[in-house]
Amino acid sequence: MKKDGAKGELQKNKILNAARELFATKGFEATTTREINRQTDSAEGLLYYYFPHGKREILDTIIYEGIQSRTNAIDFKFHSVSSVADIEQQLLNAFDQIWQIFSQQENYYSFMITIRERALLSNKQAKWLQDLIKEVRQLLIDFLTPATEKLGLQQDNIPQLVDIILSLFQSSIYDELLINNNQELNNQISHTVQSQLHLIVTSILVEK
Amino acid sequence: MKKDGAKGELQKNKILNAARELFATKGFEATTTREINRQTDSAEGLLYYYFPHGKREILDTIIYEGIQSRTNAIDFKFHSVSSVADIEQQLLNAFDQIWQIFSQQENYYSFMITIRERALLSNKQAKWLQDLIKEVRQLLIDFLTPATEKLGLQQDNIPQLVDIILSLFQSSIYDELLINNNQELNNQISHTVQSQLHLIVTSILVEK
DNA sequence: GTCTATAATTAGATAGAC
DNA sequence: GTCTATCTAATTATAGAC
Repeated sequence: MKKDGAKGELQKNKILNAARELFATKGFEATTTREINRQTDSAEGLLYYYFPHGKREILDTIIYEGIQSRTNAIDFKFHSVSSVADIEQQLLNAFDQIWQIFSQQENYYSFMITIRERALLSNKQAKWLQDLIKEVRQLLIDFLTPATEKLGLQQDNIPQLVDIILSLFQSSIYDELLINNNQELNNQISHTVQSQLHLIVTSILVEK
Repeated sequence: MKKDGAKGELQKNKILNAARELFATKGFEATTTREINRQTDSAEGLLYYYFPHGKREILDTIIYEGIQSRTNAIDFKFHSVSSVADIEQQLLNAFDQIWQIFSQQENYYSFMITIRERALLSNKQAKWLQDLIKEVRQLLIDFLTPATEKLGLQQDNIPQLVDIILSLFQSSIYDELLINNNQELNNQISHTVQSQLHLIVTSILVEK
């Protein structure tokens, strides 16, 4: 009868947490199992008790749990649209939620690992990553589509508008995390995206 | 009198080319010097004749040459603006140039390495990366600024518009290279960016 | 400039006591 | 479930012949 004892789960998480930080900051290959053991104050053999397949199994677990965590955190709670200003506000809230997700250290780490070790991912793992982005995209499309008539926009243009908005979101985060290597998301950037979104929404959407 | 003999340069480039491909596809740490030697059909010791400081020196050279190459390739040749349609066309040409740069395998490899091994970069190397993006941004600002009056746009809004346009460019490339892990840039994506740019430019800019 | 051979170190992983 | 001790293989790097 396999039951996750509290003690075992604790140690397993200690290993995962240490590995997540090390993989994110130094990279998967550059991190040694010895370093993980040192950081968890545990002996050489113990790691293989919890992860019989070694380092790669730890990576896989981090990738999986990271996607799970980020997916579960997405919960936009859109309500039906009234005005252009209302649309803008709801899109801002959505961006804020994404921003909050990446501001959490565990999510930040697992995202960085997923991108950085992208070449190591199995097809299945890569699909998780792509599906998460697709899901966000679809949620935004479903949110905007009912309002098409009011907004002087062709139904066909909605995906296009959504892609533009997503580009703003993505670029701001990628720039900050991948190019500037900042672990802490800067509020200034969030404001920049807000004003970009304002310009886009008020220019493209026209209340009728 | 140190003079780069043709033979020496050849071998040095063979090493750099092999390492560039391996670092980009497997990662820096995961690539062994043995593998580089095998791929260049040369013996164990030779690598250290050309790169006395070993693997890290090879990485630094690739990073440096990559930034140089991508920087030199940026040459937008904007001419002064007449109409909104003209602006759109010139921006499209700029995007096309960026697209072409990333379509070249060497540039693609060095870019992937630079992003993937971002955490290993020195401050100086990181600054090169940031400055390249800033330079592109500034070129676009300088291109659009003279046309401000004609376009019903505040001078202050130009950087904002440029950032939006750059987000479209960046996202399309990052998505393709980092998320989807495609080595070949897909023309479909280029068309998507074109139509996004069209929507943005025609919505935000108004001829007077 | 290029080679062979090898030193020195460190990596991931395992065996087996407690 | 956690520990110590250690194996095996691979890694970077060097010495020195040609």
